[in-house]
Amino acid sequence: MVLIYTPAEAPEKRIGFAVGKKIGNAVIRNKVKRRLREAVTPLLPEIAPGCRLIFIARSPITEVTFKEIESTVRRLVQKAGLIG
RNA sequence: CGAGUAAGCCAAGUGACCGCGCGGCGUGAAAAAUCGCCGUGAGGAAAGUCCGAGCUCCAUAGGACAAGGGUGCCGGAUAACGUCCGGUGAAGGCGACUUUAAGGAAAGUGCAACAGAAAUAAACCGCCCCGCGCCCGCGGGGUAAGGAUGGAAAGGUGGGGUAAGAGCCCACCGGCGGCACGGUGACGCGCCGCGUCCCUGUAAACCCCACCCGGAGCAAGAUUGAAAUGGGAGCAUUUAAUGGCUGUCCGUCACGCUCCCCGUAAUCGCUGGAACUGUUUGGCAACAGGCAGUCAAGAUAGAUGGUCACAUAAACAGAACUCGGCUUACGGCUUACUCGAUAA
RNA sequence: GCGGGUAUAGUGUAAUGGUAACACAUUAGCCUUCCAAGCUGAGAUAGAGGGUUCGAGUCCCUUUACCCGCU
Repeated sequence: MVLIYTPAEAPEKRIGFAVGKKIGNAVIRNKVKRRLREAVTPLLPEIAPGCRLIFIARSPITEVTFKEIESTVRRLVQKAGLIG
């Protein structure tokens, strides 16, 4: 997974998910998006306002459990320095 | 038990916590937001976009034809269809059963490589007769049974007949024509006649015949329409100010106001319909009619998920204007039937 | 949403329904002391499946992948 991070001027939190056609068919893409949303939502109160994030999914995400997705998302956000 | 054939059904459910879309009610002075409660929330193919319709806009007096495209045995069903149902013929399978683009080759044109003597026309090897000749063989004639080539060689099998043969003659089968009967019809069945029964195949080659088709598509289309920029028209002009063209002067353009165009976007279209469920009547069936009941997603980057428990949840796959089909992908289950093996 | 096209040797392209051709590349041999050049050969079941036909790369249907156009 890849995280693209841009600081925003206004105190807002905008998060987007990019799941390309290489990941799979429509059912699999929808599922990946749903799981990513579910993984990011608990982190929302911890993230400092004023940021724009884009999560880009790569193909191994289809064979991975939800817990791994959750830990990867948390690691990426920590690496970006948004939460302590 | 194995191998098949046909028809049909399901596409998970329940509970706990946390979340999502839409609708209703409450909260809120009102709108929006928030919060709470209740209801509801993807498919058999939602897919491919191969056909047919509704709906909307454009064109069109009405009709006919051409071009282009499509369909093509018969009868029925349907809003319509290239779909479905029931039949006929043909083909395949031991069988249950299945498949079928199945009009016209005597309207015309084209094509049929190679092989073969010859491909729409006839005699290479043969067989037979006659003449010459010592047998081999040569010349003339008859013939198309056999061989050889080919996907296809002027019906097939058997018998008679003959110098050898040949529908030359006969029987059966096939073919063509006519009549009668049955059937709505495709067609079936029977009888009679025809041996001039000469005319290959290909129309999924052009084509002919019959029938059908105006075009575009919900990003259709309708309503509303902020700011800025751009374009157009009109008005106003102070010898005002500001900016550009040259630092200054003159000149000129823009900047002002009103209207129009363009249009970021929002709302509608958007789900009550050739609808679904049950039952009954008619029909072999497709289907149609009656009665009763139900309202059952409507998003706009696109909603169904996460963690658990129930031994375990598996295939293909995610609505985007809506229906009727077709095609393709795919898991499981049930019923009936056929064939084979084994046992009684 | 609507419509069109392409797929042939490793690569780029041809061919009227009748033996799949050309160039470069690959490879084997010849030539040369060796290399290059040159000469002579070899390698394809036509994206996949089915049908029409005596015969299909070509005609028809289904399907897969890619490309393009309109809105």
